[in-house]
Amino acid sequence: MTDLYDEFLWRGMVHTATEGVADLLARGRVTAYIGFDPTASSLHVGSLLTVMGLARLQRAGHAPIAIVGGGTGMIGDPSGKSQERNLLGPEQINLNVAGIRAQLEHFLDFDASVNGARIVNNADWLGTIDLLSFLRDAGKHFTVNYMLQKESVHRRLESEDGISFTEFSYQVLQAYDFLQLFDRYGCTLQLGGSDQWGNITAGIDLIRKLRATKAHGLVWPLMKTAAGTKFGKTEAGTIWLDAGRTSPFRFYQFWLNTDDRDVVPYLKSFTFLDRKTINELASVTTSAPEQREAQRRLAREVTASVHGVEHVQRAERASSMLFAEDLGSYSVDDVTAVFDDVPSTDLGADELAENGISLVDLIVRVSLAPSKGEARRLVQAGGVYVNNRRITDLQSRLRRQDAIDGILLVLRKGSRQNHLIRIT
RNA sequence: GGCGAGGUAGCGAAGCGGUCAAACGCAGCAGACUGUAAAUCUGUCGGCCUUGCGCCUUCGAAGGUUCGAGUCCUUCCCUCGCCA
Repeated sequence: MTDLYDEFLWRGMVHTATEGVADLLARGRVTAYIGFDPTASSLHVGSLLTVMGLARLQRAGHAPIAIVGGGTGMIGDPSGKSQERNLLGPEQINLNVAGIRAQLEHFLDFDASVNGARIVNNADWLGTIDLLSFLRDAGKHFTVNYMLQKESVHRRLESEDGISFTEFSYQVLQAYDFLQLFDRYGCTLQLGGSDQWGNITAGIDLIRKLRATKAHGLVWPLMKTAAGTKFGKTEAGTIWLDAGRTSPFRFYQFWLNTDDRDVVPYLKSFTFLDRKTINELASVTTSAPEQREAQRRLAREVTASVHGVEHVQRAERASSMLFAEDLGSYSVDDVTAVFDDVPSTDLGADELAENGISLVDLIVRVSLAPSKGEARRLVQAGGVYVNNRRITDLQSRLRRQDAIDGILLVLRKGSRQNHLIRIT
């Protein structure tokens, strides 16, 4: 059993913690939980931190519980939100819960004999308790005064939109979850992002009042980028863990493009690499940032744990090919090999016959630009390349002979958005 | 229910009846510089094409006044605040 608190501390994952957490973790096996919001059927890189938290718990010998908030998901957590949330229907939530469960299974060992991971759905108890019982058993122990002091509530009270009674109640529901997990599994620790602190302490207080036991909480700082943008969002949208939503290639590229200033914190947060390795990568980043050794390692590690090593290799191969100086040194076979891994489109040979297809049309066709006007702008600005050659003529048309060996076109927008076109 | 404020492009926010597809800021996109980085600078940022000082559709909705309306009038819808 390693010293998990110390480990969290080193990885920069301790923002606030209740007194005695270090002792608790050092003393012996702890059952701890973290909640997931079932707002989508897949987790995204933002929730990866939470997943890693559970995985680290288990690796350190503790017993992790993942709560998928099928019950609370129907209410909406005001924490970190400036506006009231849209509620999802029960069917959608069930679908989402199932999707998330499947992804968690990649990271956690559910069969370990002594500290096997558990996934529970709080709809199991929140879905069945009746309003009067809830108000009597849980609600009675919270004064409105206490609830109003929570940062998440406070902020919304100040805002123009206010907060609905539903979201206001959220903290009591989450507190009730903690109580249930304490009763059912002896769970005494809750982890989460710093926005969860208020909800966590509500649970701790409830357990203390009703069970006369001291439960604990530990939250990590919210992940943000050095550039001040929201972590996990890119020009193309959210980076999902689901390969169907974000291809492993894109996923790999997302990590590879990490800012120098972020790469070390990310290594600490999102990989299991040890201190020595990360320290080495940190010094290489300082001495030879242009090598992007740390980014490469980060991309490799995270992609491997989410999609598997096989996909790392494919992503690396596709990357080296698409970002190669000279595309000509690659054979058609090389290109077709990575075809499935990068954005691609099949195009009928007949469309290239005679006068060929207009470049502008093609750009829109493969969604490299949303409209023809945008496509034209791109071309005029010099942002479009065909087979690594910049094309600035709006009128240009592509014919069969423009393709590599007559069957492949590599269309590129800007410096890194590639799209392969196979002529069939 | 009463009174007041307001609804403009992804967001924020200008917009004396004409020169408004609509200032400005942010975000986005592209270019230069680079390391598939950051910062910076430049351009662009409703749609269409035969790219023209071209055409089409926009300023909550529907009507109206006018040669001409984001800008004026009427009705309706919605949001927010205060009061009840």
